[in-house]
Amino acid sequence: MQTLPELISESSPPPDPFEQSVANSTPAFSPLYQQIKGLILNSLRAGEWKPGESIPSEMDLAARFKVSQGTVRKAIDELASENLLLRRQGKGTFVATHAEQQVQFRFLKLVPDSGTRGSEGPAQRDIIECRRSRASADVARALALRTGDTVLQVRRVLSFGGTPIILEDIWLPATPFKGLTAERLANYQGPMYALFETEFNVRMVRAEESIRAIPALELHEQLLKVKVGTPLLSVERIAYTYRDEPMELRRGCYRTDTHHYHNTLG
Amino acid sequence: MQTLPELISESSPPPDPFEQSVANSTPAFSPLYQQIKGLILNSLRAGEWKPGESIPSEMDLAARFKVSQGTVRKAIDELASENLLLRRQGKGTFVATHAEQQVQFRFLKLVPDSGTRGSEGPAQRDIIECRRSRASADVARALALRTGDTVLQVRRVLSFGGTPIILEDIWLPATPFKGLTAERLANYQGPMYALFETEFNVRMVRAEESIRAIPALELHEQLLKVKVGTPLLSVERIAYTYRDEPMELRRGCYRTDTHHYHNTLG
DNA sequence: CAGTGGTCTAGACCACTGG
DNA sequence: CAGTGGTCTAGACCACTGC
Repeated sequence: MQTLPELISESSPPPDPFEQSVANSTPAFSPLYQQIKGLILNSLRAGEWKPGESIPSEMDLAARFKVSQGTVRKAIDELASENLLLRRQGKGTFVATHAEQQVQFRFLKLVPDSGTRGSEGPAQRDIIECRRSRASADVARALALRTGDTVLQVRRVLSFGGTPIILEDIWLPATPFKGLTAERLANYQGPMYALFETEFNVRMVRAEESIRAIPALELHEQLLKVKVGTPLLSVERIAYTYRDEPMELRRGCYRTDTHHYHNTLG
Repeated sequence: MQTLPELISESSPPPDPFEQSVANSTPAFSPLYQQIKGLILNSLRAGEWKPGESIPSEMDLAARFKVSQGTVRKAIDELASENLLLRRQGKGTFVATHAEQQVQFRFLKLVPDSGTRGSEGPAQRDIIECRRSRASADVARALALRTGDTVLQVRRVLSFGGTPIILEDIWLPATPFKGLTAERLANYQGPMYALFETEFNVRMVRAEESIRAIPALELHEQLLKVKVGTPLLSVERIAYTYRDEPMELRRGCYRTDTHHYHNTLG
C-alpha cells in the first residue's frame, strides 16, 4: 500500500484526470478506462508480459497509470472478457495462452454426438504434408498478402478414437513462421497455437469461421475414409493476432456422422 | 456474506436459480449483486416489465433493494451482457425484445457470401405446413416433454432474393402455443420470436445449435430446388426461455452454395 | 432543464492463494 | 500472514436524451 504525503499543501489542486486526453473535438469521447485498456494492450503487443505470465497487480498498474484501482479494474475486465487476460482470485492476472489450458482445442467446436470431447482420449494428429508454396489469390486475400507471396502449407488429419474425423489445410505467411517444419509440428505435444506462441511469438486471439456443406472428393475418400460425394462440413477459419492481423487460414473438412459442430447463441 | 432480507420474503422459489452450485462442502458464496440480479430476473420472469418496456432507473432499484447504485449497476451489467436487458444512455434500461430490433433474425447466422444480410431485400417466408402432431421420442426429449405429447409442427421455406435457401421444421409444445395457426404465422410481419413474445408471452433468450452436413432428400429437391444428394447444412436448434426451459426445436436445412454460416470465436 | 446511464475516485472490507 | 483479485459503498461529475 502506498501512502501519499497529501497533507503538506492545503491548496494542492486535484490531479486533472483529463491531462492525457487529446484536444477533444466533437466526435470521439474515450473514457479513461478505455485509454488504460489501450495502454495495457500495447504492453501485451510489445511483449512486456509473455503468455502465461502474470501482469502487475491492479494497485501497481493504478500507480503506474496514475488512476484509481477501479479504473484499472474496468480496463482489465474488458480484456479478460475478450480472453486476452485471465483473472485468478488470490493469485493475480495472467496473459492468456493456448498452452496450459484445460481444453486442448480452444477454437475447435466439433464435439462427439454423445459425451464431451476428450471422452474418446487424446486426438491423434498426422501431418500429411508441410511445404512452402505460393499464395493463390484467395489465400493471399485472406492473409492480407499478395498473390504469389511465399506461404507455408500444412495438411494434417485429426483422428478421435482411431477414426479419422478432420482433414485440415493450413496456410501461414512464411516470414513470421520461418523455420517451421513438419518435424517440429509432429514432435510438438499440445495445441498448435501453443507452439506458435512459444516458438514464433505469434498469439492467436480471435477467429472467424465460415461454414458450408460440401461433397467429399477423392482426397477425402482416401484420408477420411468416406465415399466420394458424402456431405462434409467445410469450415474455413481466419485467425487473428491481437494486432488484428490475419495470421492463419485454415480450411477444415469435418466428418459429421459421429460428431457435430456445436454453437451457442446468446 | 451478506443476505438480503427482502430476498427471502419476496421470492417464493428456492433462491438458487442462477448459480451452478457444485456439491461443495462449504456453502456457496453469492455476492450481493448476484442476488440482485436474481431478483431482477425474477421480475422479468414474472412479467413485471414487458419486452420493450423500460425497467426502473438504477437509483430506483437501488432504493427498492436497499443497496447502492453500483451494486444494481453490476447486476444490470450482467443481464445486459446476456442480452436480457438493453441499456440506452440518457433514456433508461429496457427489456430486450425480438421485435423492434435492427436485425431481423437475431439467431440466424446464415449470411450471403458477399455483402451483408438484408442486401438482398427482405426474406420471403412461405408456410408449407402447420399442424398438430404427437412428439416423437427425440422431439420429446429435446423439448422436455413425453413421447406422444401434443406438439405444433411448422414447416416453412425462407427465400432470399427470390431463391429458396432455408427449409425449417419447427416443433413447439402445444400448451404454451395454444391457438397458433398457419394464418397467424403467415400474416405476421417480423420475426417469429417477436410473435411468440406478443401473442404467447414466450421469450426466447438463448439457443444451442448442432450443425451437420447431410445429403438433400426429395423433400429438399422440391422445396429448395437442389438435386437429391446435394450437401446441405443441417442446423438443429433448441431455444430456451429465461426460465431455461426448452421451448422450441428447430431443424433447418440451409443451402450453402450462395450463403454460409458465419461464426466468431473469441 | 431534469433524469437517465456512464465514468471516476477513495476507502473499507471480504474471499482466495500460497508461503 | 501478506498479497491478490472481488465486492460494496458514497459521492462527485460527465455524456446523452428529451421536454
